[in-house]
Amino acid sequence: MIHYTHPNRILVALDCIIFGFDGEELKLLLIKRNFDPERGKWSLMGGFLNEQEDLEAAAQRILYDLTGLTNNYLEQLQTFGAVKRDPVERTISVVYYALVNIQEQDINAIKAHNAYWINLAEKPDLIFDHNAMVEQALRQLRYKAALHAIGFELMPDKFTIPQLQKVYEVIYNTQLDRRNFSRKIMSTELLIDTGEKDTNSVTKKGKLYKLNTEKYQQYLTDYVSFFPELTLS
Amino acid sequence: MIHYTHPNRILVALDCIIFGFDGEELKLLLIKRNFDPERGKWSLMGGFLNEQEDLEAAAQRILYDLTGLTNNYLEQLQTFGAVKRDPVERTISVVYYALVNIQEQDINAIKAHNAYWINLAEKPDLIFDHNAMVEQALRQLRYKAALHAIGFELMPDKFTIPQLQKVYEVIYNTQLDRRNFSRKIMSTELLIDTGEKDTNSVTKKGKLYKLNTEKYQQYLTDYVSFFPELTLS
DNA sequence: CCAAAAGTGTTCTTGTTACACCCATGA
DNA sequence: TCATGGGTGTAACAAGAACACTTTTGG
Repeated sequence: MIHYTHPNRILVALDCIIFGFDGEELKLLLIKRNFDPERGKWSLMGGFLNEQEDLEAAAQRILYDLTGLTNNYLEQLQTFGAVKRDPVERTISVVYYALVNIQEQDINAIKAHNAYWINLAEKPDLIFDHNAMVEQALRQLRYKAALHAIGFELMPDKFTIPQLQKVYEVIYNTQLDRRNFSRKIMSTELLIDTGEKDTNSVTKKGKLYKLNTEKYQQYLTDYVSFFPELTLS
Repeated sequence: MIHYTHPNRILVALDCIIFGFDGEELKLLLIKRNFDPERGKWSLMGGFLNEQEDLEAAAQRILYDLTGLTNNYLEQLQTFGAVKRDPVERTISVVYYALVNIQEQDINAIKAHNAYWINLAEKPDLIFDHNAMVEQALRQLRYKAALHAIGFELMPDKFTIPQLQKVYEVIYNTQLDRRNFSRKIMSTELLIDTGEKDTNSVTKKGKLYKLNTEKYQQYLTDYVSFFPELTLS
């Protein structure tokens, strides 16, 4: 096999920022490390890129190993490559962020990795440059969610409009007007009425909707100013 | 020195998509390769990441080597990591895109690298996955320019409003209303009247403005819906 | 004095915001 | 029957789009 003469082959890691929503708070899936380095500290889920593995596939593998989930929203964020970012050895890290439906995760896989869902507001200090990674992922999530309909990725299969509203309120740390929100969402024709009602609610049971996946595909590629009322940081 | 036990160290390259504007067209700075592999074909400017070099610094080095420019708008786009993307050896490539002021480049440095400014509309076929890189960079440029005031990065130090309008028209491949454009730009208070006039113009000479760099810093971080009239792909 | 490009003002339309009332549910 | 949260409508307002006229310049 032919090789480039350039000598510097470098360790390539991947780290995943995994966002979830439990109906109340925006959460991060974090690892309480029971392995070296930095045993006992908190970190993102990560791994190394294998020789015969596409980058995207590696991110998917890491996400699957931890959550048992495939078919999530998974997007490359940025590559972090400061020389000293990993004190063990020079390593660059390609960072992905994922939006997952907490309901569908594999509890055992998560336990096996010593991982926990932590409220974003209560995020502990993370190792290396993982804090900066999370910060940037949140910025990107806010960016994306303002232009595309990705809030749905955090919802269960069937959900009410108030639940969806809560997602957006948590992402932007703000309050939205119930009536305007509802009208805007309905005007997109992204929701299909399932005819069912939310049985968990204590008071009036809201209508359960499901996503119009066909329309949704358009909205993912099309640019849509989803919430002009929101200001991005 | 301690090392991770993971065996797979990989070659890390960087590629730069360099956008410029000559007053008429959006252009790309491309290399007609007089070296292997793929000698004689067109490619982006690239290089390898050195052992003791931050990723961002490497991108800046590569841009400087080619254009003699520092202090440009330079942003990481995405990392491309398909196993077979480089036929010589498994290499992942961290891609940056830059917006440069064509007037200020170092002609000799560009000649030495056998590089040429090519109209985006006339882009030749590029090697490896460089076509996909350019495609994505253009998408990102459109994205960014709709939300932030980065059109200025492509302008010379002094410019007229119609010239600036042309930049946006070229980026989005569309026509804008002169009157609405002007009003919108002026309302941002991003421009300072230099008192001078454009002497190059054949007919009525437009006012030359310069950028209010202080205001501009705010607009770079703040979210501003710059051109709702434009639709992003 | 005419063609070509630059500069400015006004109306119309659309989308966003703010706000009020009614309905369903369980305690 | 009352407190809580869900569903729908309407009026006021701001922002964007469409459009017309005047000015400067060189030939």
